[in-house]
Amino acid sequence: MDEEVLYDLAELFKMFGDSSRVRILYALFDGELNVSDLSDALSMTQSAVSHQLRILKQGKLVKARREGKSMYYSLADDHVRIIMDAGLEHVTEE
Amino acid sequence: MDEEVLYDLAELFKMFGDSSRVRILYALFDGELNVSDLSDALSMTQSAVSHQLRILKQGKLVKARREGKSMYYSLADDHVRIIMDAGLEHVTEE
DNA sequence: TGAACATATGAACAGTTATTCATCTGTTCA
DNA sequence: TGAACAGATGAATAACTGTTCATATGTTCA
Repeated sequence: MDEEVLYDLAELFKMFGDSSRVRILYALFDGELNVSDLSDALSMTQSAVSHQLRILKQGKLVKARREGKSMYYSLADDHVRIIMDAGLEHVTEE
Repeated sequence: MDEEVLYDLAELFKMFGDSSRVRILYALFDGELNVSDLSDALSMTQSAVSHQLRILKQGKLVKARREGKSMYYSLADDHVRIIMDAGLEHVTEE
């Protein structure tokens, strides 16, 4: 196994290794949301949400689209769901 | 979704969010290894490996068994592999 | 028992990171 | 154009984390 792949893998999991980001991603499971929707839903400041969205976007886990003044964010692809589901199964197993 | 579950999920992914731990886990894919095997294979100090193994053990991702002076570590269950495979698919996709 | 080996662990340090605050950019609409 | 709204961003701070170093614990065997 290439060392670089394992490095990238750790970088990927780092994205999911913060509860704010996990909550954001989970909130996007049902579809796209804009920044203020997310702030409200998660009781986070607009700035904190925006900072985390930038990280998630850099990591290609979410994508953004502008609609007027708002930016709507959604999950970038199915992998996000697959990875989170794999983790959820571990966490919720009894 | 229970907030606590998402918190636990982030805690789980934190385990995978460090390249030393990911390398250790991947090294254990082929079967159990003791601490010095791991140190040698990964070019890490014994102490660093041991510290990370403690974290992985607390997170129930690895289990340990003593054999004489050595401690043999192995993956705790299939979820570890499943989660890493899910991540690897994302990372190695082109 | 005591030497040698394998691993664990605590303290300290350096590097990283999430949040907050203040401010800036971008968009709409009157 | 300018006010109002939505979001982005840089700097600062506090908290967290991985590694190293030194040392302790645990095991074997002569």
